[in-house]
Amino acid sequence: MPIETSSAPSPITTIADIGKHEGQSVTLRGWLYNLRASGKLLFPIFRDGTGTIQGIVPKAAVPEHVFETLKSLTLESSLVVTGRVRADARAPSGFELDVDDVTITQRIPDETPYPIQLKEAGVDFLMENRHLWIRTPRQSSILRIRATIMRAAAKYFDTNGFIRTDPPILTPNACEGTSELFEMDYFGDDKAYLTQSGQLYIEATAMALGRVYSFGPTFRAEKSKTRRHLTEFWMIEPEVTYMDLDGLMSLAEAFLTHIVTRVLELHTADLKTIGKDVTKLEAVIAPSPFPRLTYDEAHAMLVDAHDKGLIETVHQYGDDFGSPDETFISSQFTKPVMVHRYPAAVKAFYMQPDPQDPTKALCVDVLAPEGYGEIIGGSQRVDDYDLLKSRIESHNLPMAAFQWYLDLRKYGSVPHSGFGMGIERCVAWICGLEHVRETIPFARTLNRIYP
RNA sequence: UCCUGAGUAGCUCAAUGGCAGAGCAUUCGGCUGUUAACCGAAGGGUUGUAGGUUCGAGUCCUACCUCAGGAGCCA
Repeated sequence: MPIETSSAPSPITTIADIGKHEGQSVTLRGWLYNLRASGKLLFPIFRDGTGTIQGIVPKAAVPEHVFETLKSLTLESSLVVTGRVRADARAPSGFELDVDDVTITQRIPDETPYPIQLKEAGVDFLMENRHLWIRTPRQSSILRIRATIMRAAAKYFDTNGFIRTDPPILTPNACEGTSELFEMDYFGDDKAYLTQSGQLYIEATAMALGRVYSFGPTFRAEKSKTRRHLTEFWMIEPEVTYMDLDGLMSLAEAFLTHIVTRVLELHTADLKTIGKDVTKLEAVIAPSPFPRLTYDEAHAMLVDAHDKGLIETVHQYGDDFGSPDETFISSQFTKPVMVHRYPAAVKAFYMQPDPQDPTKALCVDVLAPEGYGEIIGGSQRVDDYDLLKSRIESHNLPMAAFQWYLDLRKYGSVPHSGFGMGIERCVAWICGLEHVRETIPFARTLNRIYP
């Protein structure tokens, strides 16, 4: 069977590149995606990971064994097919393959047909068969876009003077002291926890390198069961010295604009497969700034919306925004909206108070459009030793565990800011998905750790 | 943790307390332009589990299990 080289006279290519070979004979290596037959004419659809293409097999035009082999071939059997590329207006991709020869790599037996049909299926069944579900065009498109988003996100920082510094995944204590963490035994007496954020550590690397970011998996053991939550997800976090909240918001804006721009450049076909309206993404990168709302302004917007009967819940001033609140706020804009200066009481201990109003924190949540909610959370950090120490005390956090973190304020403290973006929520928003479980190859959720 | 909903063929779903059904998938047959192709036929069931009510339970009751998505919490 052909692996890297082939004895076949036709060059090996991919379906994505098939247009470059119009009129030529090529060899494709992949799987049988679907098969339609009309008497002495077969329409096999081939898939190779880069796309799909329909083959044409007239009984009179091919050797007997080629016709008979394909006629009874089971879906998702693997194969190597040779044929001539022909432009055809009837084909969705514009090209069809006049099949000359086929070699079966592995034929799926009739008794054990491929479990996933082309027709609709339920969530439970699909997730139970996630290792196979990812073969479908829609899931493949999502994973390709995910890869672009991750690459574009990292590249944005790489090309803007940031150094990637990876924080530990095993940590001795909670970062923010709030979230539920996955706990594990660490050589007997000690406990270790899976990280919920690398932020505290990259504050340290920022003091060493100036502009840094981290990019890796993050874990939350909270029993959240919604379309926005995973127990294991990927987060990219920049941290910058001598940057204030306004600078951080500008950074987040430029960062998101770059990511959306790259997706639009590279994935019009994938976005079409998924069914995403690209005009929604084009609106995001239109040349105007992202709206910025203070907490107070957002609160007023919610009160007004409730008065007009647009939302059911009544937002209490001083409370954090609930999911329905965020959904409403973001639905009022076509671009991501940045809500800043929340009450310090509902935010993390490490956030710098606003000098104009110390009851507010210099923090920002970026809410994605179309009701997708929070995709970025960030803040300017407390840079004063005594204030940070008193915050750790008032939040009942173990002082000993934070000695190294306090050292950052003891030895050459500087103003600094950073944010974290959840990759899966970003992918869900850009792709227009109902649930984050489709944005990662193998989602880990409250009730599922298989496959 | 709380609230709500759902479990029937491999998959998606029907079935007023009264014979367990359909489409797709699989197998067999037909069709030379099909687009989740279509047409004909066949095989395929411990109705999530355990009890209970009833002449009779997929259907009603109780408990449990599994899953879903909403709250809280968060990215």
